[in-house]
Amino acid sequence: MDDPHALDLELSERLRARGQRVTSQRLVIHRALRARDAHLSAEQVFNDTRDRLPGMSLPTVYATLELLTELGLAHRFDAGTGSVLFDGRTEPHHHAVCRSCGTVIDLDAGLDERELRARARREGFRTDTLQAVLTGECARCSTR
Amino acid sequence: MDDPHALDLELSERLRARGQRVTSQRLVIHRALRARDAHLSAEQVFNDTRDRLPGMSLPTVYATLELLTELGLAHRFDAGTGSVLFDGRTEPHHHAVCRSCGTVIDLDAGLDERELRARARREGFRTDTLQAVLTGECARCSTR
DNA sequence: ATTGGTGCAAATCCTTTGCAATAGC
DNA sequence: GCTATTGCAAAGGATTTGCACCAAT
Repeated sequence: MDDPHALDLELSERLRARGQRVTSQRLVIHRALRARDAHLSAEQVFNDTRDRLPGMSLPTVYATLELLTELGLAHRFDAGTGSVLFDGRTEPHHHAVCRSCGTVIDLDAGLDERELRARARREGFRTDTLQAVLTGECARCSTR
Repeated sequence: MDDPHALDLELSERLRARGQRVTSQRLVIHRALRARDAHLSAEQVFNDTRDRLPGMSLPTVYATLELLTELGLAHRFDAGTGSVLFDGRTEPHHHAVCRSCGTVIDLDAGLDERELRARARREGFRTDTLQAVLTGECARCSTR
């Protein structure tokens, strides 16, 4: 899954399946996000991609990140650092966030408190609050 | 803990312990948040309190909510609805969020996926993503 | 040839900051 | 009286929107 070519194909197929266009902006942003394990803000994606694609714009970055999130190829997630972060890892996992500097690390573990804290500790984290958020659709909205 | 008088006392004691002042703004905002089980944005707290305390200002609401969070009398939490929410429930618990309308419900359960989903379902939620965020301080920041 | 996507500029929304006036200690 | 806290106005920063142009189908 680290091969850029395979990433491009995956995105292209999903776009065509929805009747949407394959553009160079979408391919480049998709690569920037998924080719390396990072948690990037829209601004960071913008900076990472404007070299490869001069004229890239921030609104396009936002639109594309939203699209990738819809397609399940990225996850949006708020670390309390002011801007929303996007994560290109598609396997389910959790996060630890440093309150002071905003550093985010991945926690590859199930939803087990002891294990999650142990993994964070192994990375040098002193943790306190643990918050789980379950996202979905409420009764009222799924009826409409 | 629903008695306003007891809430006032609790806040006053904690403020004095830190050498900070007990102001009417702080008392009113604290009540607005903790007297009822709700997940309120700064703006909502502002609207709820300006009746009781004319001249209340949004910057004061923000400052006070931050203070209450530091004191452990409130929890800040992002539901992806655009503005940060504050929760006056001090017992640890988790949340379910509706992607469409932003409704937030409390999940009074430990960190057990099956149980969390079951509780959300009981409230009419169809859930998908489950994300745990562990907050703390990274190695670098705790040394400085 | 169509029309979905893009880039630019400007608007919007949430939150924070600067500073003089006020109120708690 | 001293100084933290407040209210107001204005700034700041992230994200979205409107619209004319461009490029993928």
